[in-house]
Amino acid sequence: MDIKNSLKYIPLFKGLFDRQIEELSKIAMRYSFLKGKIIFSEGDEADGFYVLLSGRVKIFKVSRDGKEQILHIIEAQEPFGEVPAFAGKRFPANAEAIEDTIALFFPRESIIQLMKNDPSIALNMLALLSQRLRQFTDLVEGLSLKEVPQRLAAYMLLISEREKTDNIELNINKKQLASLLGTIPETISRILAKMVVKNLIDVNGKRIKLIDKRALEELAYGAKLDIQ
Amino acid sequence: MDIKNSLKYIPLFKGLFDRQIEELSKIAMRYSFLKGKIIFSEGDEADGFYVLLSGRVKIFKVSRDGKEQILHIIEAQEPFGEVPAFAGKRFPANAEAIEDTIALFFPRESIIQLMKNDPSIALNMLALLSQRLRQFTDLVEGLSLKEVPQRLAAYMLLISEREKTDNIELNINKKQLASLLGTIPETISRILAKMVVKNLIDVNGKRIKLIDKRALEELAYGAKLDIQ
DNA sequence: TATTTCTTTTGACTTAAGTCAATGTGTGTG
DNA sequence: CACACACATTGACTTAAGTCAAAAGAAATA
Repeated sequence: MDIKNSLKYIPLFKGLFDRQIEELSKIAMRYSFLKGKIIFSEGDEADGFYVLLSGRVKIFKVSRDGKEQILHIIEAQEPFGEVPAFAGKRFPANAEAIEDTIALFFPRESIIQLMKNDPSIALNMLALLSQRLRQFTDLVEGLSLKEVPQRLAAYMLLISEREKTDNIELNINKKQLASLLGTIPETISRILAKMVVKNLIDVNGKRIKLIDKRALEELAYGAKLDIQ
Repeated sequence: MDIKNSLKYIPLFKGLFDRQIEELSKIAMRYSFLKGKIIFSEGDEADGFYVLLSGRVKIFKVSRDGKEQILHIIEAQEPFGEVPAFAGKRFPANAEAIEDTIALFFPRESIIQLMKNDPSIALNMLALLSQRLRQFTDLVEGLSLKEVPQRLAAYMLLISEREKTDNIELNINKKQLASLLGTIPETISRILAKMVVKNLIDVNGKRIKLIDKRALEELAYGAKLDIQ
């Protein structure tokens, strides 16, 4: 259980001295969550935040009739649930492990104390929250100003860029993908089918080959899928 | 031109010593923007952020065909344009003065230096960014999981709470309100008319009297406007 | 391998809200 | 005061995407 070693390579803790990492490793609490486990719910009181060591976590909102909107999918090394550590005191959304997950929990007070002694972690956290704000900006833009085909094209291009390949593999199922893009699985199916017909992509189960990236970029930027 | 005195009461700078306020007042640059003036555009490089002294500023995204989504309306004392100061280096959205406006500009480097000396401003900024994340969470929820009548009800209740009166006054026009709620003015008109018919509200130009708050809350929470 | 269960796809239909156009209501300027 | 311009409302129509239901595939369990 070498917490210290895991901490060393977490971007949030970049620039800290070994001494501080040592200290952090002492206050961190290690939790395991099985796939499907709710980690926290909207409205829960929080007295700290998490850093994901392994697995994946979705942060999401639910409507009264059960529809889900994913705000963020947290990958290893990223912190999550940090909002109430700095403002308000309750989580603004829900978190669920979508894979078997291990996470560290840091109590609010310890981190703030650490920030008071060494501002580098505060600056790292500011960078992280700013990054999140930027992502939200794109999410809002997508939901409000773009249609589903445009959001889907943007998503595929994002994955393609991140994985540095035109042969992407969806690491989430269609239900989650739909929830991430603010739509429903049926709509995703229909649009992918249409994109195949138009020779923009080729689909093979969870693998999608981006054929006409030029057209996909046009689409992601705001062109219509249907003109022809 | 007493910048020092204005700085003293800005929440972001709470907890600073007079000496530091003094210093800040020296590095701040004062700008005036007439109503309608673009302050910055998405993609512009930024080397600092603003604090609004007077007037109001809208932060917004625009789609290729010109539709606008307001992300935030900045009121006096609030900072804005702070994302690129901490991550990335370009503004993720546009800012426009919607009233004659005075703002201070703080260069990135000076603020970071200040944070390194005194973490309290970093903690204030963390609180602020967290607050913004929380607001985005609600915006995304509204756009994705709620229908326009529900968003509108929530908005009216928010104003009513903020102003502590059931007799609210819209301080933005319908076009901006629509853009804030992710819809268009026509839809706002129609829904307000429907709410009047159902005796939820009473409209008188820019003044709206909330008659049936119970029903509005139900609606804001997710009930349907049309069941009857 | 069979069987159950979950996921995805397809089709027919509905609906909220957008578009476009015309009309009405204010508001500010010369 | 009148004119012009911006803002707001209303009506008729269109449309993207949601709902519901059924079938087909894939994956997990026995």
